[in-house]
Amino acid sequence: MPELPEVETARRYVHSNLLHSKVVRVEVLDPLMLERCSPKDLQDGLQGKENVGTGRHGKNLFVLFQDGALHLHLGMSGSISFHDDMDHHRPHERLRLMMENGVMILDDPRRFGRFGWVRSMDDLVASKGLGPDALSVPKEEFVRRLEGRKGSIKSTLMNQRIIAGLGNLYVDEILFQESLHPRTPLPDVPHASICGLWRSTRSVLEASIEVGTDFERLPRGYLLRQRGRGSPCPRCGSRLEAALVGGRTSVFCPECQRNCLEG
DNA sequence: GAGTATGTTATATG
DNA sequence: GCATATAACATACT
Repeated sequence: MPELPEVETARRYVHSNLLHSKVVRVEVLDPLMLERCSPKDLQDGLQGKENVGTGRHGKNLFVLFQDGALHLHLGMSGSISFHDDMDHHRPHERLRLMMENGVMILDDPRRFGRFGWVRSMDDLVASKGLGPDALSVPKEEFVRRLEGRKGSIKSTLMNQRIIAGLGNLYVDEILFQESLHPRTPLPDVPHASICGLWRSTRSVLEASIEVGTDFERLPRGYLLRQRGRGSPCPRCGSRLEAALVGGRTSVFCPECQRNCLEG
């Protein structure tokens, strides 16, 4: 469930359910997913504390308290749900926050997700060396952080230390919107296209958040509605192709995104 | 069994 | 430091 729009959707969901509610009890069901903290650290930070808000940076979600925050990363398959019935359970629950008004569950079949107690959002962002959040980064900074790079546009946009929040699916969408082949080296991307990438990054992320990350409800012309090799390109009808770029499967239109010199 | 999967990190190589 | 490739992590599904 987890690139920036999914995490932002989860944040809003957590915010509406947890705000001003107190933590009654914490159950760490999978200590392997704890990051740089013991179950006791987490319990001490959370027990009896009132939630004062939520935050997000890239794909990282934060549930805020007076003197620290619960940091959550959903990995590849993490999801969060809230239930009025404290006895509700999920098939792969890894963390349970028993609140006054119900229970928040982190469910994650693949266990690539992580959670822990941090002093602040800034601490976590600094310790991971994350770049600016993809949704709030100003155009000038976005451009500045890309220029001078030599790698492929796809690998660069997926690098969380350069820009935080974009993953495999949304980068494919953004590159499709800008008609750029995922393998295009940064030096071959015109300045105007870099500015276009910033605009598309915003519009794609915002569009997905707006439809609650339900790809079928995205506007026409979005690759994510039918992302699969062989599907028709929403713009020209050609069969979409897949290629490995930066170790990840990339879906693109061979007609609309043919600007890469090496093909 | 093989191949794939929305992510991150360590390691090796140039 | 930069860039690339690979494996590893742990699990589900086709």
